[in-house]
Parts: sequence; C-alpha cells; structure tokens
Amino acid sequence: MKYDFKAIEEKWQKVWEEKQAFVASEDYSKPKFYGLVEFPYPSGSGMHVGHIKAYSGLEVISRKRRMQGYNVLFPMGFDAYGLPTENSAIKFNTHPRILTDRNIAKFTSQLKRVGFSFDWTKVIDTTEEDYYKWTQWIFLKLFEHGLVFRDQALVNYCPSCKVVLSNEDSQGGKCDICHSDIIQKSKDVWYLRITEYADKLLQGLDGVEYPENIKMQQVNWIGKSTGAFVDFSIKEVDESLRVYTTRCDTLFGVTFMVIAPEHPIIEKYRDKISNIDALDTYKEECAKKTEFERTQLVKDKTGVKIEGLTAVNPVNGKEIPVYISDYVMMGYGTGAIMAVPAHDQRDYDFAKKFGIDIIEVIKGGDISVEAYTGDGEMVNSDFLNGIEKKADAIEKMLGFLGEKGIGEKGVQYKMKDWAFNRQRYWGEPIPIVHCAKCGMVPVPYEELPLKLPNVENFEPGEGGESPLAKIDSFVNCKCPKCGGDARRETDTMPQWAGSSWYFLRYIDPKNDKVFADKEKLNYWLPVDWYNGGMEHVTRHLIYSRFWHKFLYDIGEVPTAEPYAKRSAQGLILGPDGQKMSKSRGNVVDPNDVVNEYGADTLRVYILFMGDYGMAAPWSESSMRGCKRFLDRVAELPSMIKGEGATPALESLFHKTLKKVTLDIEDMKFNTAIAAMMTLLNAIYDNGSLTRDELKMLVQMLSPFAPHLCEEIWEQLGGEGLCSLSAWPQYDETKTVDSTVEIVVQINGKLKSRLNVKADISAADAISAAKADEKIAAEIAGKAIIKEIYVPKKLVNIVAK
RNA sequence: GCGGGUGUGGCGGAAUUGGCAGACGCGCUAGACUUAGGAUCUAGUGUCACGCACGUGCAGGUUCAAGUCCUGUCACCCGCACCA
Repeated sequence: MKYDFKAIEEKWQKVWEEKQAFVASEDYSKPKFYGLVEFPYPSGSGMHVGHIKAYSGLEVISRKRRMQGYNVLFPMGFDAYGLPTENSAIKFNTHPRILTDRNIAKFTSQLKRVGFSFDWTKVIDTTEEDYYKWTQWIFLKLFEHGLVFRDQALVNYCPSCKVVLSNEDSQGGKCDICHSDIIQKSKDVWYLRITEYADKLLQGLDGVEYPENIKMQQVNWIGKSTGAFVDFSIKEVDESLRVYTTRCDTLFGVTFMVIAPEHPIIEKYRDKISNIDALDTYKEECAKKTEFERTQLVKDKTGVKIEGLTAVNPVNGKEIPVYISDYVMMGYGTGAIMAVPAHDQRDYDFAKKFGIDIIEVIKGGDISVEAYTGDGEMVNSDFLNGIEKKADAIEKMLGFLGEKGIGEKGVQYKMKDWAFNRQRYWGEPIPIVHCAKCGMVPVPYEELPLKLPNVENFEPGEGGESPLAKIDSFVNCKCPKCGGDARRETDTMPQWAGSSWYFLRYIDPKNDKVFADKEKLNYWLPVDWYNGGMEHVTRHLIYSRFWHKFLYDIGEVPTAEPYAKRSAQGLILGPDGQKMSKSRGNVVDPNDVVNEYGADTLRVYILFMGDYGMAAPWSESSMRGCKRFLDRVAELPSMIKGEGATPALESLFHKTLKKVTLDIEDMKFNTAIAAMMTLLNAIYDNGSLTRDELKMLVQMLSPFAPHLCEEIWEQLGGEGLCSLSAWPQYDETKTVDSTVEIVVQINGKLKSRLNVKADISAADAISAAKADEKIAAEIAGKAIIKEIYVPKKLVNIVAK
C-alpha cells in the first residue's frame, strides 16, 4: 500500500470528527477515565513540539482506555488570560480579544492536525464570559469564607511589566514574564489566604499518586517548620519583641537580636531611638538592593545597631543589643530573630563583624573557627546543662517557657499568602466594590459575570494602575449594599486564576446554573491522571489543589483532592542539546514535521525519543527511522497469508502485545514502540503474517499512530473504527516459551550456552550443564563448591 | 548551603529490579538496485592485546553473580535558598 500520510490523516481526522468518536458519553454505568493535560496558553508563536509531547502521553493512555471499554473524558482548552497577549496587544495595537481568538484558532488547527483524540465538544476558554463568571463566583466564595484579604504590603513589583507578582512568579528575583529584576514596592494588594490550607495541602500529598520529586518540591515549597515563639522584653519601653526559633534549646547562647529593616517596632519608637537617621539610611539602601545583590552578599553581613532599645534575654535576664539587618526577612517568622552566634553560621558571621560575644552552649565544635550546628552536650545553660539530645533540650525549654509565660510552641511555613491581583487589563475583573460607607462589598452573585469592559488603550498606568481605572463607566457604580456612590475594584486576577479550577468546568462546560452539575462531578472526579510540566509543580499544581480543597470544604466538590495521579513529561531539547528557545533559533515547529513526515511519525517519534519523563534532544534523522517503521507497517497488508496464527510468530505476537499493554501503563512508550519494531522485523524475516495478526498489530499500534492504523483496519474489513475496537487480549500461556536458552557460568564467568526445557528441574539443568563439553573441560580436576540454577536464566558452577 | 535527579557504544537510549550489558532506533561501513538519491534491500557495527579478554563517571566493598546493593568520591542538570 502506498503510504500517503497526508491523505490518510485528513481522511480519518474528518471521520473521527463526523462520528464524534472521542466525545465522552453520558453513560454513567460505564467505568470512567478522566485524563487531563495542562491546557496551553495560546501564545502568538503557535505550538511547539514540547506541547505535543506533553499531550501525547495521556493521548496514548486515553486511546487505550477507550479501547478497553472506559468512558473517557480527555478534554482540551485554553488558558488565555495573561500578560504576553496583552503585551502584544499593546505592541500591535490590536485588541487582546482578537489576538486570543486568532491564537486559539491556530492552536486548535495544529492540535487537530496531530490527530489528538480530545473531546472537542468540551473546549473551554478561560477568557469567555460564561467561564470567568465562575472564576469570579469562586473568588466571591473565597471572600465570603474569609480567605480573601487586602493588605498594604511590600510586594514583588516588576518595573518593566508594571505589575505586582506573586512569590511564585518572581523566583530568583526575576520577573517570570520579562526576566527583569524585581523591586520591592509598598502597595495595596489582594491576597488569598493559601497559608490557611498549608497543612491540608501537605497532608493531602499522602493520599495521591504523585512522583516523589513532585511531592518533595511541594513539601519544600510549603516549608513547614516547628519551633517556638519567644518574647524578649525591651528594657526602655513597655513592649516585647517576639521571635520565632527552631532552636530554643540554645536560648542561653543568645547574645544579640536582629530585626528586619522594615520591622514596625522602629516606627513605633522612633523618638526613643537616638540613631534613627542611620537606621533610615540603612533601610533605604536595603530597599534599593535587588534580590540578586542580596544573595550575592550572603557572607558579608551588614546592619546597624539600634541605639536606645535594649532587649532582655528572658531565660537569664541578660541585656543584649538589638540590630537591624537585611539578613532577617519581614516575611518569615516574626521579622525578628534571637541570634546565637555560637550555633548559627549567619549569626556567627554577624557577631564576628560587629564584635559581639559568642557563647558556646553545645559542646562538640570549635567556635573560634565557625558556628557549630551539630548535636552535643549542653553547657553554660543553667537547667539544660548536661542534656545530650537536642530534642530533650528543646522539650525542657518549651516547658520552661510555657511555665513562665514567655514563649510557646509554634509552626511556620515558608509558603506565603497568594498575592492575587494584577494591575492589568487582560484578566478577570475582581468582583468587589469599594464603598466609603460599607467598605469592601462583593458584587452580588446574580450580577456575575462582572464583564471586562471593552477598552481602546491597554497600557498600564504609570503608577502601576490598571487600565480599567481609566474607564469611568466601569469604575463608578452604586454600592450593592447601601446604594450609595461607590468605586469598582480595577485590578484583575492573576493568570493563575482561570487554571485553578478548569478541570471542573470540562466536566460540564455549558452549564449556566452552576459551575458543574453535582451528579457529573460525582461521576468524573477525581481526575484519574494529570500530566504536565515540572515548572508548574509549585504554582498551578498547588494553587489548583488549594481551590479544590476549599470547594470541597464548602461542599461544592465530592473529593478532597483534584488529581489522583500526576506525571510529568521531560523537555524536548533542541538538536544542539540546549533548551529550545526562539533566541537560540533551535525551536522545532510541529506543523513543519506534520507536513513533511506526517502526524503519525511525529507522534511515534516523540514517544520513542527516550524515557517520557526525561529530557531528550530532537533528532530529525532518528525521526526518519520512525517514518521508516511506519512505511514498513503500511506494506504489511500485501504480506497477508491466511487467517489465524502464524506458528513462527504467534508467541512473539502475544509477548509484544503483553509488553505494549503493560508498558503504556508505566508511560514506557519508548520500549513499547521498540517491541513493536522488533515484532515488525520478525514479520519481515518470516515473509508473511495472517489477517488476524495484522489486525492485532494495528490495534496495539493505533494509540500511537492512529491514522495509519485506521486505514489498514478499514482495508482489512475491520468492524467500525479501529480507535474504538476492543483492545486485544494476550494469551499468557502463549507468552511463555517451552524451551529456553540458559547460560552456563563457571565462577560467574560466562562459559557456554544450553537449550533446555523451560520447566527443567535444577538438578537436571546442572547435570546438563556439566555434560557440556566446554564445561566438563573447565571443571575437570576441580572441586565443586556450589551449584546454582536460576530458572530460565542460568547455571553457575563455583569450582576451585 | 538544602532538596531532587542523571552519568551505559560515535548518538538517542534498553536491561522483567541482583542473573547473557548494549534491546530498539539513529549514524557509520561494505554490497545490491539505480541516470540520480535525504529512496529501498542485504550484511556488518562496544573496545582491543581477538581471549569467552576487557568493558556501565571514578575508587573501594558485599555476593557464586553487581549497570543494579553498600561506602566514599567526581561531574553535570533541575528546584529552593540569609527560612531563623
């Protein structure tokens, strides 16, 4: 058969669409499979082979599940709000709505050309009113339950994008979008109280099937630590300074305190501080430093002593100085620390620089050289002296602190509340009204969606104001509560909002009464398998777990966790082994590949490249190998002889089917394809195969190369669509060989090979081995110490 | 610094979890068919001192047997990072 991939692919894509072959059914009596892939951000540059890899894994699994009789939901949509579109809107002076629609159309046609079996009747677009209505609805629910608050805070601000970013979006002190340096700016910010869910997010990990590295990343991100809060009184004023410490066992070694430059106690007692000017100067310098500069100066500690405030160590009454330094962060703990230079390297560096006492309280190190952070016997510590175990010392100290009312056990998280607003146009409007009389008033549910107004100018304001602030008709409104004049909130939600619940909307995308029907949620949740990139592990994956858990707590969804299982694909690197990027010019466009080699080749190659979870470089010549494989498959119909099974091939067919069936479940697509290549080579060596065998082969290949397989299936007179035919069953008994080749070793070295019956006894195998000429010669005159038989593998004779 | 991961032919990668290292593919070599080949077919292809010799980043160890387990070490990649 001539393999005209272009004609074949167009033909079958049309048939699948007409027959609605991959539409999830409403038949809830069938077992379900909900396979989810991270929906793309429809950027102007179109798709990337990385997108194809990200979707191909669950594409194969979903296609197999359908053939295995599951009711499969495998949806696709577009996460279309976000800065890149808005930036190109400004650049090309084109409305983001127009750009978004254009980009979605482009993505859709590219996805369809690859032949993905998405349920296209359930496509969602996060920027459509009937979608973001429910994003706003969830926001209001969060508001209603006290999980939304507004605070004047130092925020990560990108001076180039003119936008406030969350911690997650400014990792490493760089803007996630434009990579400019982030500066700290004081602003009114909307927060979602994700920290309220820190423990639930942590505990929930126990019950889900995520790879260990993903769990670890989330655990580290949440960063739970247990320690103690301790109050240090200030001598000059009636005030105490609270610190958080994980090492309250070292309290007797405290020789000074450090507070963050922004700590409010400085403002509160300005008039008591004699060197306030020096503190102000230092504070200004810190605000100017970029994150990068701060981390560069880890070893070089800076700070200023506060003259006029002296702290008192609560365990021994010693008076100690208080410093400000930028090595203490306002955003973690209490913004103040007790410094124990003998047992904390940072405090040690600081003490050395400022000539502060260093008192050893744990034996074991040499504090004239560096801080000692290990375990050891407690000294110089009054009632703790002599204790050897850290845990015991902490326990005893906690008891003491509790008794005296100067401290208590405490828990801290690295995770911070989620800064949930952007001063930008292309996002969901935050449905809140500011009323002089009533304060923050939520827009009533029945008025949702609060529509994003159509504007002409999307440039953000110079002061970091949203473009919406310039639209009077949007801003000026009546307070829903008192009816008086009020102003609308003009910030929009961050790009992560829409993706935090999209998997729920796929279940019932057209519902205009609720975000999704309860019965449908009950049937489809949780997502059985979610595949996506590692870059979303500490953002989208945590955010969406948070929203889902909240919805669960208020009774809106039936499961505590959204995703039962998560996997992650590895990157596709450029042919040069570098990460693909436009600037390097090593990006491969899937459209070009589909044009030149066909979608089936692209799909097979992407899954054959290597381990699905690992990065692998693109190689066009390797891809040609996959094309050759499919070319040879396309020739098979001309090699058919008869029906039933070919004796020489039967066992290999069942072995291959077994391997493919099992490997797909482990996402070991590369070895599944390799096994089918091996089978194909054997068929060619044999010169023929039967009609039934070819049917079986195209069925097992069809999740990978569905177009070609449909074509052959049709030629063979297969019933219905190959994509919806019943997954073939392998016969276990036919996968085992009656005779096997075993290896004979002397002292673990390979010396000979034997063919034996598979079920041969150990004694028979060993005597057969000894009867072998080479072996007999080897062991002649030697004492046999041990004889080992590993069934179907080898005989090893230990001889001296 | 902390956490996670990876080191196997010229290249991408296999190896049922301790049992024949290098499956499968690429590339390469030779030949066939060709006016031609980024086509197809056939054979070969880890290394060399061609021995059942040596070989899985390096050095040890456990074992009848180690890519796989243990100890140490080096290199690279990815997260987080002055987290108190």
